[in-house]
Amino acid sequence: MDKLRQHIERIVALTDEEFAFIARHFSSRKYKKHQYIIQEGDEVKYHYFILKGLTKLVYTDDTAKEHIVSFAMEDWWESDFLAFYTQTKATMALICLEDTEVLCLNLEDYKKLCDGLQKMERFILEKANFGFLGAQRRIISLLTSNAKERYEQLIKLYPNLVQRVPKAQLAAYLGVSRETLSRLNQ
Amino acid sequence: MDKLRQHIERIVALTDEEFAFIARHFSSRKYKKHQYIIQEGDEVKYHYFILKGLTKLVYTDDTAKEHIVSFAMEDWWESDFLAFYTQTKATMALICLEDTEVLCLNLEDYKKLCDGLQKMERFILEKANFGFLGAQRRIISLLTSNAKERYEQLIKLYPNLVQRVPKAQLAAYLGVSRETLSRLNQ
DNA sequence: TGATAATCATGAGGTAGGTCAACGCCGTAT
DNA sequence: ATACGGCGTTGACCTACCTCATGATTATCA
Repeated sequence: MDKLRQHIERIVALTDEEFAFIARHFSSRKYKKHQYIIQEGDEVKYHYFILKGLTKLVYTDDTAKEHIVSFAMEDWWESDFLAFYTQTKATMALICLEDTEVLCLNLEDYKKLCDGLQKMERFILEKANFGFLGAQRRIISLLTSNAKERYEQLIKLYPNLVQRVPKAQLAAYLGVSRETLSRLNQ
Repeated sequence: MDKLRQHIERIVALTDEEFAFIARHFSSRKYKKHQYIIQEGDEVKYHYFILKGLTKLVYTDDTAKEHIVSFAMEDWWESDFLAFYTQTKATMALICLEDTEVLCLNLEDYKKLCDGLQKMERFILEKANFGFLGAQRRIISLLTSNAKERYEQLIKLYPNLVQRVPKAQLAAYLGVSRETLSRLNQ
């Protein structure tokens, strides 16, 4: 839980009472490598804060090809956010690439936290804004750059992520085949 | 201004006093077709609410090729949000595709509105979340679909937008050449 | 009204990246 | 020790899309 507090306090300062109030809304869970946190078609009950580990958010197209919408690791928030936020069925799967520990926040508590503590709403807004900006950067990368450039941008932006993730998975994130990714360093 | 009130009240109800407080933070401006609202390298003073008209947010790559990061029309918010939010120089241009009227909100007032009226922060958070989800949908489209599929998805999602925007501009949004887009209907 | 610029379509040829298939190198479980 | 699955590489071939060039049609505006 201390990790969560530090994470929030990077954006808004908290009193002990405030953090106690926040902490009350989270539950914790552990998953093993290869386990599914969310499966396509599930109800998505939680937004997850990752304490430890590494996950991929996967969209599977109609030819059964897997596309990685995002990776998430320590201190990141992750979910099938559309399904979570609009209370619809998951269209993506959330899968562990390593053993993973998360804190879970359900939608009701997400709203209660926003209502009950303006600092928390501020924090969540800040996260939402930067989440949007990250997605926009990715769109620009996809629009403007070829496979090699996108790979280099990824290495620059998340050098430690690239260490931890198999190349085939990076390829599925970058939107290229693993063969193409493998040929880039020549 | 009435348009703004209706727009906000689709998400949170407001009293007259509350809306008066909100309205006080906005100024209004008009631009002609082809005019730049933001130029690359500018300071970005405002986040814009579009009352009327149509704009494109353009990223120009190092080969001088233009990529359209987003379109915005009536009731949409637009800016080079990274530059606005982090008070850095614009890396994108915001250009009118039609005569356009906007309401302008500077960063200081954006923060004051969040601080001064929790309803407004709620509203902005809701917008931020859906902005993120829209960007994520676009990423999935770029990762999973070919030119024709992406074009069809765009038509389905924003049929009226497609009417108003020249095909060459749609191509720059979809990430294909205008020639390719022109050949799709065969 | 005539000139100029957008807009759209189409042909020809080139290329980045996809697909399919084979192979080598681990790590780990039997 | 051996077998097997995950992971990465490489070759051969194919295709979706790009680029360059031309021309037709339609707005726009002096």
